[in-house]
Amino acid sequence: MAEGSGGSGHRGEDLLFLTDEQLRKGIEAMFFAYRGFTADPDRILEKHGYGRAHHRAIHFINRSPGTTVNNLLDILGVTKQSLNRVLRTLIEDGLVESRVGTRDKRERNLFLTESGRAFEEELSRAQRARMRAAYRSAGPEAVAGFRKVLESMMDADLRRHFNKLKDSGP
Amino acid sequence: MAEGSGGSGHRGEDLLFLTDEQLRKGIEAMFFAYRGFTADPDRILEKHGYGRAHHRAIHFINRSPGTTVNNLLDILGVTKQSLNRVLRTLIEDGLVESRVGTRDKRERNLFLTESGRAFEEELSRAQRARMRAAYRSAGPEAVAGFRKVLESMMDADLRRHFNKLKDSGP
DNA sequence: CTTGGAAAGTCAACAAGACTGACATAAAAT
DNA sequence: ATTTTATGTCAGTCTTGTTGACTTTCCAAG
Repeated sequence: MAEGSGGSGHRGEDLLFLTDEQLRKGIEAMFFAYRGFTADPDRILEKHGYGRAHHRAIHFINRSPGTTVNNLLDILGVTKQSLNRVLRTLIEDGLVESRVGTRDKRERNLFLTESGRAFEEELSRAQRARMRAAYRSAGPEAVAGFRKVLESMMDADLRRHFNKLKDSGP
Repeated sequence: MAEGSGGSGHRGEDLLFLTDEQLRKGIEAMFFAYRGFTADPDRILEKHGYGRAHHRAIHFINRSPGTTVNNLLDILGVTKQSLNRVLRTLIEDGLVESRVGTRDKRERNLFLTESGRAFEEELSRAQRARMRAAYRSAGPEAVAGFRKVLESMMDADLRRHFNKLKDSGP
């Protein structure tokens, strides 16, 4: 099913997966899948007058409540001016709260407000629904492989951030 | 390795893969991996004064030589004004050739020139190298799962385009 | 305690790349 | 002859990114 040649099982001929054709198809799969991945949140964001940048900020603040601006800059990989514009509107609109740091008062700790959490949940629900459908139709073993390849594709510093988030749940 | 719990094999407890936590991690994996996915071409493009939009056009023209503007619009999901701006610079710079259609003279058939193909190869080589490394370290079975999940994640119309490209070899 | 530098925020200007809307041309279809 | 389709173009807007310059706050080292 996965590939055109040969049978379905086995693991023998490793190199068949590394032809330029195979790699190009993987590249295109990433491109088209990412479009699907962002489609649902994009629609919701537009209704509220926000963009993807707002979604990203909301997502990672929700994941790491109390995170600092600097940490967020690292994760998102944008300039502070760019992030600040997004953050300012979210704070003005009452979705994000910025508290002066307790240990270091230069830092700002970021939290979602009640309505921020509600909005995050709305966005996340849509995105999770698509992810769940994809996971379900592909099956658990495919999911493990999916995660494995994605992780290998990350830059080292991004993988660090990813792994820090990974097991941060209570 | 793939998940925190239990062993590596088996396929028993399907529903464990569908917790919100698992889904959120999949979402973050997509986000971080996509950044890695585009990082190398982005660097090359910048040196030449181009952007991702140029890469996308070049990629799909290379994949389907002689494709029409309308088909490209469908695949890329942008407006003709947006695509036209990109296409115009590529034609001016001699990377893309636009020939009047033979059957239907309203259409334009798009091709990469010699230098267009060279540039495509440079971009593709970098992106394939990362893909190859990821595939290699994840293993063939993971690759099959990766592709399966990505395909399920696409919108139906994008999947149609994806599959049309899939087996378009000469 | 003073000072150096880090963290954060702000202002201004700019560019890429998306969008809408309006309009032009050529050619196919009716 | 008229309409529709495919393409191209002009003008203006929006989001999201960029640089560069500057300020305020405040920890920490001299």
